[in-house]
Amino acid sequence: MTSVQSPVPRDERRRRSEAAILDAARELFAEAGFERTTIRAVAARAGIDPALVMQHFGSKEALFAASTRWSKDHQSILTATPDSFAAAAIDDLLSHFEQGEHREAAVALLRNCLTHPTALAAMRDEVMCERKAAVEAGLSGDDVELRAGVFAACMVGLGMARYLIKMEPVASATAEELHRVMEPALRALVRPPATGG
Amino acid sequence: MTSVQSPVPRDERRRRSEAAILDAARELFAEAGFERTTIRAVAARAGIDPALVMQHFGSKEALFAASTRWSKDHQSILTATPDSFAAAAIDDLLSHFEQGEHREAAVALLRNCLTHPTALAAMRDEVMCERKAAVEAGLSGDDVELRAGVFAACMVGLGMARYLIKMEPVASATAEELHRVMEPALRALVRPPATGG
DNA sequence: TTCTACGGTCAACACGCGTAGAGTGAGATG
DNA sequence: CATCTCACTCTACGCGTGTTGACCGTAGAA
Repeated sequence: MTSVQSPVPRDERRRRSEAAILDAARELFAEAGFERTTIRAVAARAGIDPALVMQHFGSKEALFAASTRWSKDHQSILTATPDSFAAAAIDDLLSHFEQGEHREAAVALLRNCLTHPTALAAMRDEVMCERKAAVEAGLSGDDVELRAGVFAACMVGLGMARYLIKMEPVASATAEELHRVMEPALRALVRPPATGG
Repeated sequence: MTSVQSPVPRDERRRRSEAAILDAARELFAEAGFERTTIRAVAARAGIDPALVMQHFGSKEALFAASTRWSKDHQSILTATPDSFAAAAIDDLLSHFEQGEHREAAVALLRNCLTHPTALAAMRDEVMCERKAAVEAGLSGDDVELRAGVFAACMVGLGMARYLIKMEPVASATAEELHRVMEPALRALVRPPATGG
């Protein structure tokens, strides 16, 4: 009947706090954006004191940098053949946004990439340019780099329309429907333009 | 030699002030986003006092609403045939962003549409859905609404990549190059999917 | 000329923010 | 047990913000 003596060691407590802060920060940065998210709100959601956030991450900027991340796993695109680029890219996008682990961090990056300098640089250099390069490597014909760039731009547009702007019916479409509709368009970018008759 | 008596009537002065404020606000909202733009900075760029901004627009939110606008002129899409949708949509996008008048207002809306509630609603309801409807009206076959939605999403993705994220070579491509590369992809969305062999 | 209306400025308020430093109490260590 | 360590909290500072109301000088009306 006695309340159990706390069996939680110190470093375990610290790890849990950090995880709680990161979870709260990711959610808020993803929902409201960087500027509208306050350290106090993050702390409140994590159930701890605002000063503890500073102690863990040093600054709001550093917390933001630690909260936003786009998984670097785009093997599925790199190993795809030109014929399967389209499907692989769509799956790559969906996998980032429809599983719990990476979801909030990816939404947070996407949400802020137009207004936050760090997020913008990450989006351009670490997400889009990498995807562009992965696609580019498998293309042939004219305008290879531009076609790969437009390819990446369309994917980003799809992600924004679906997960942030939530424009219907793009937001509620199933993965299958998206593949059915989007793949032909992406294939037109992958396929070398017919130069001859 | 006497300094010329001010020939500027009062209402003309007022109109000039308002125009100067709007110009400054559009530039700053477009460059830095809503939260990072201060009334003081707008006033400084317009060469007037911060309080005058309030007197003219009442609040920062109202100034923002008056500064961001996406021209409603999408006649070129409405009057296009399914065959010319793609070209018309690209021209529609380029015309918004490459002429002085609408440019800043459109960039301001696009820049903030992921982080500002009003801008998000405007983007979804007044820009994307209208374009989607315009395209949708000319489509046939299955998934009409979704295809039109994805069409709009790709256009927005192109705009963001080109004018905000500035990913190369999309950002520096000529209009001609964009047409050459992008049109086939959009055509694949417009063309009814081949259901039979 | 005299009075009024109004475009424009000045100084300041109240608030919320990121951040810092001292303090506290429970777990680790001997 | 005594002592130290450290995760955590409390309180507060300084600053920049949106916003306000009193004030000023001049263009227009009488």
